[in-house]
Amino acid sequence: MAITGKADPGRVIGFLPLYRQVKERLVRRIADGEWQAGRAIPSEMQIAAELGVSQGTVRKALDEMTAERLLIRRQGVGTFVASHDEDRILFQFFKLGRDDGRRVFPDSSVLSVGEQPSDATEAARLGIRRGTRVVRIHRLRSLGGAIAVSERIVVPSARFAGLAACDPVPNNLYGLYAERYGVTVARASESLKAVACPPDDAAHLGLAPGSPVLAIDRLALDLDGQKVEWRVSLCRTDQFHYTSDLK
Amino acid sequence: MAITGKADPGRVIGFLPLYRQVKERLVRRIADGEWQAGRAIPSEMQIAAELGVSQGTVRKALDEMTAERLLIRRQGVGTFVASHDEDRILFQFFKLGRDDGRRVFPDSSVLSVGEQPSDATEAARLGIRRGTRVVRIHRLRSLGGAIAVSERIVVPSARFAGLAACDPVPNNLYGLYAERYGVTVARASESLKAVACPPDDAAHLGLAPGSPVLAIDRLALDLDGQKVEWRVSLCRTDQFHYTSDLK
DNA sequence: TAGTGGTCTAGACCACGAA
DNA sequence: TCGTGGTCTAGACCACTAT
Repeated sequence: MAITGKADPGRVIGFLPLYRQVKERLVRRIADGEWQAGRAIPSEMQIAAELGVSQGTVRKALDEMTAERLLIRRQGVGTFVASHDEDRILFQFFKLGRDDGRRVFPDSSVLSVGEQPSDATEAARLGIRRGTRVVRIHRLRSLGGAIAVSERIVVPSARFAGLAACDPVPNNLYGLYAERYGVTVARASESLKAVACPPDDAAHLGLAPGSPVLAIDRLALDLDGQKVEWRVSLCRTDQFHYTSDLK
Repeated sequence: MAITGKADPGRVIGFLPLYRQVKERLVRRIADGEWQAGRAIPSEMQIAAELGVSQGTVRKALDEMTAERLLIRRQGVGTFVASHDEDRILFQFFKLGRDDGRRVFPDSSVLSVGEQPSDATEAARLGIRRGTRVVRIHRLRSLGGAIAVSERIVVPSARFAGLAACDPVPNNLYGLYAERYGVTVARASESLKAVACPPDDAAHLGLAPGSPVLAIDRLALDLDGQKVEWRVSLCRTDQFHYTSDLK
């Protein structure tokens, strides 16, 4: 047993409850690719025996990881590492929907892909040095056949070798990041503004230049909180809307 | 003891785990005003003894209620009913912030308050019959001195008797709903669009008519999921932005 | 039927805050 | 010092799924 069992009274600084120590170890197994997306992890009893803690302690760690959508539990079957399948993307990472309420997965058509040195803005957003190479993707996304979004994506080349040469670039990028590069997008932070649509995007979206569009600026983070991807999406909101639940 | 102890095997339909039954009872005590906002509730042991269940079962109910922000736990002190103080509003219900990152509580200046029969749109959004009387409030909100939002609020008069005569209308409306009317806003659903600003709102916001503004359409629900309030906020986003965390 | 996660209990000890 | 919530354990039984 490598984890200190009961909290030793001498340690005051850096104390972590046992179940948090267990959780950190298990998260690391996902981050390191030891446990892969979509696969079952060992049973609670097996993990408890391996780490020398009680089942209840393992359960509390798994409960938190489930709440953070890192795991999916299926009664009678087992516990699985969450994958970026379309359902998860749709409910966790794609907030734009049709006004008629139908939720559909967006289609994509790629306009350009390339690898270049990062400019100052990209470097600042991604926390890298200016000039560090990045992959840039520009694509249109449609909902139910109607073009809705003009989207520009930037990722550091270092973590995504060969992405620029990928043909075709898949629709579900987060799934690709996980499967091909072992990078798990765990959460993202979005900043929204209403802006006047620039002429070239307006042409792609079928709008008059200057029309109001919703600009979504998103920074995606991995399991360690490292910045993985920056994307800016310009969205038509005449037939679509962005949903945000406050709770 | 009124709660059925162990799950009786005969019941298949409508089965609820014991801790969920406990939770429903405790939520009801808040909804009924038996436990008031900001006040301490009995200790876990007291609740467990009263309901004839173990402390662990009560704890699981309280854990869920804490996760839903209905309760606030303070180690060594007790468990308290969450109140709509400025901190909670700021983090849970107010997503607009300054671009410089400073988070401040918005000021309000009321333009008009009145009670009238509801129109078709209001009735549909609030789930009431058209013509049922509602209170309408129109106010401007500013962040750090700069006017940022033109906001129109509609609530059914039935649940908020005398609200239209309230002078002044307080800045923190959800706090008023709770204290004066016993109505707890538990969660809200927002729908966002970028729109061209109408002339009268543009004048209030200091914008040219037709400028892009963020339109936030919010429906607020109480503890029972009943529709409490509908509000539409038109927001300048030249110096401000709406934050949405996906996780 | 076997194995998984889900629920419930009981009791121990710890950390924290107030008096 | 006392009472609170926080952590950890151990064991029992239930519900669900696959075989």
